[in-house]
Amino acid sequence: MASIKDVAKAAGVSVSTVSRTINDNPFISSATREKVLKAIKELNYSPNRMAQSLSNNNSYTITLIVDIENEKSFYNSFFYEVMHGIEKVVYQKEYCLIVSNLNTVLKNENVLDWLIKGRRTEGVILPSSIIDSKTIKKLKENNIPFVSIGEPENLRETINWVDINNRKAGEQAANYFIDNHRRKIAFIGYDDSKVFNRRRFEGYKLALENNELNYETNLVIKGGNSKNDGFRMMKDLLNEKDLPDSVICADNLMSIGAIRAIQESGLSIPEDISLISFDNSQIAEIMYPTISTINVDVYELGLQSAKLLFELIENPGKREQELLISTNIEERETTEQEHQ
Amino acid sequence: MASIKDVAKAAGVSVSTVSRTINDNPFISSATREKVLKAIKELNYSPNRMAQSLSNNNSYTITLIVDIENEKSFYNSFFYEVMHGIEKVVYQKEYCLIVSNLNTVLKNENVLDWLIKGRRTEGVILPSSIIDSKTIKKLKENNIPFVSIGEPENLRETINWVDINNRKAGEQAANYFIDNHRRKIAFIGYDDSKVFNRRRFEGYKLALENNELNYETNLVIKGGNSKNDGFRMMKDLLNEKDLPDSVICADNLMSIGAIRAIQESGLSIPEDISLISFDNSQIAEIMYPTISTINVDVYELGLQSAKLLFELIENPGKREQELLISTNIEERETTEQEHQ
DNA sequence: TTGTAGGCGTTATCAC
DNA sequence: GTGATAACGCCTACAA
Repeated sequence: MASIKDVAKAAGVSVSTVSRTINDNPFISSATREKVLKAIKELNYSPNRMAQSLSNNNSYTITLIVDIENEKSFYNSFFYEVMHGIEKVVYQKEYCLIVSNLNTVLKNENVLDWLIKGRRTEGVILPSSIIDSKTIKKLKENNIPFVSIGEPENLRETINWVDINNRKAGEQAANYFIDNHRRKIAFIGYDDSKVFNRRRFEGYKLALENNELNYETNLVIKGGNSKNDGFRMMKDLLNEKDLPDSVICADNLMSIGAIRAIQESGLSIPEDISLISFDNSQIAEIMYPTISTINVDVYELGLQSAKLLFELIENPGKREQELLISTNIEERETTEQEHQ
Repeated sequence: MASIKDVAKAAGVSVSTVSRTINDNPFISSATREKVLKAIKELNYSPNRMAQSLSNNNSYTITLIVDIENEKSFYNSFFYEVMHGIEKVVYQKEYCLIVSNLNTVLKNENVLDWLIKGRRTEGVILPSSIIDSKTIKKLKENNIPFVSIGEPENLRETINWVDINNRKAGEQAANYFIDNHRRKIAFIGYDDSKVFNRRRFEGYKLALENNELNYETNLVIKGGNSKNDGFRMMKDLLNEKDLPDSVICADNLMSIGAIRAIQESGLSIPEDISLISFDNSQIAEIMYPTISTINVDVYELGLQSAKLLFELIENPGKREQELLISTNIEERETTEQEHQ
């Protein structure tokens, strides 16, 4: 492998001159630049990133921490798309993206410590689910910029984070039904222990208020996000004396059980009951009927988080930011367009 | 940040002595080792990986190449699990895992070239879908060990790969039905342009032959893997005069449409027609009915590929290997246990 | 505009 | 056992 010395020799210049052309230093004559460029090409030279790292004290690397054991934090296609967005900007900056599992332990310390102490990372992106004050303290003490994907829960300290605009998403779902002359809009799977869920619910309530609709507590069902939870919650709803004409599912998996419950009761979707869920995962498209969703642009979420991270890297003293990605509605078979 | 010099000074020894203790060199007295260890602890010292990289000419990094644009290669949860397995091994070896998208282009070259030329990777794991002779040539010329995830298609050269034992999986599916006294076993979604699909079909045929069952061409339906493909293929099958009593779906998505077609025809699952698909994705569990599958241990696939890669790194001249991960059956609602 | 030389933090080769 | 010292490949004052 050719080194900078070989190039210098071949071009008949000094190593500093080669270094200058590599780094686009303007104080260099175009004649010598050409000579160097020619030599570089001939020797198929490329700077050794490890040497540059050492010299510049920059690992040119960003870390994405995943909480793999915890399916909830970065599950399946969600994670995939997020990573795709992150990857895009990281390599554009000529950095590398390293991925590691939060729970990995090596040399008696967790990966994050290990990466920081080994000076292997210039910044970290991590899901809000794993953020706690200890982790924050560590990152801050070591001057490692970081961005949370997802709004962090219960956090006194201000940090940088990017999330879906969940409140707006909840509002969007409710407004969609209202625009379509639905009046008894249920919200199932409410779980106030989760920020994103709470936000969606807030948006739902807000939309109702803005349209002078009564907020009916019996149309709000608390519960988890499994398909069985969805089934049970919908059953509960259908046992009430006055039925909803539309349902918002707080999360995507529960919608499958909810749909099943409606079908079993003999009611039809979307005529009797219209239904909307969140996330535009593959699942929404393969069900019978296909599920209308508030479409979450997860790629964009990843992209923006990485962009924010580089802003922090490039301008150290920057103020904390919160960034919300907007959503849009994707109409499928559980709703019907009937705007008049 | 403390460097090796600081430690040497604090311990009252030379840098070489510190280096020796770090690297567990046996030629060192336990007295001085203690001194050094103490200094290391006090200064919270950790070797700078970038400096080690330069000195040892080892990036301590493995690359996982993903073909993100092509959903088929590493889609969704499949990819997630594979990466999990890889990650496990890589960090155990105190390496880092970097992930990059095949299609990323920077400085007019693709990531792989960029990573190789920058000496940033010691080995590569990549999906068989992106393997061609040009890529292989490049990796071999640069002495970068690599492992393919998935059996490569149409390849003269021998390379290292790890895959699910798809032939065995197909055999398993068919044998399962045979053991349950099914005799008219259909195979839908056959697509001989894909290795994994072909292998599953081979296994299916093999099982029939071994049980002296007639192989009936009208029970084999060619087609793609969308839910609509599955629906159409099943419809075709149901239009035949003699119906199958069981169906093997060559891939997982098509099973959803196939089930739908059976339900619409008024036949019951699994009584009239029993059905098995592949991959144990989330999808199999959330459908009504839940889908029995030949369970693919994707985590293990990732784990083994990384292990193989490290074998290659540690023993350069090693012969090419092919590794098959075995599968097992996961019975859900589309089949019923009736072993007698 | 270019070249020389020292430094980044390690490891490895020699002496002692 | 231990300690100088060169080397890894690059960058960057500083000098010319």
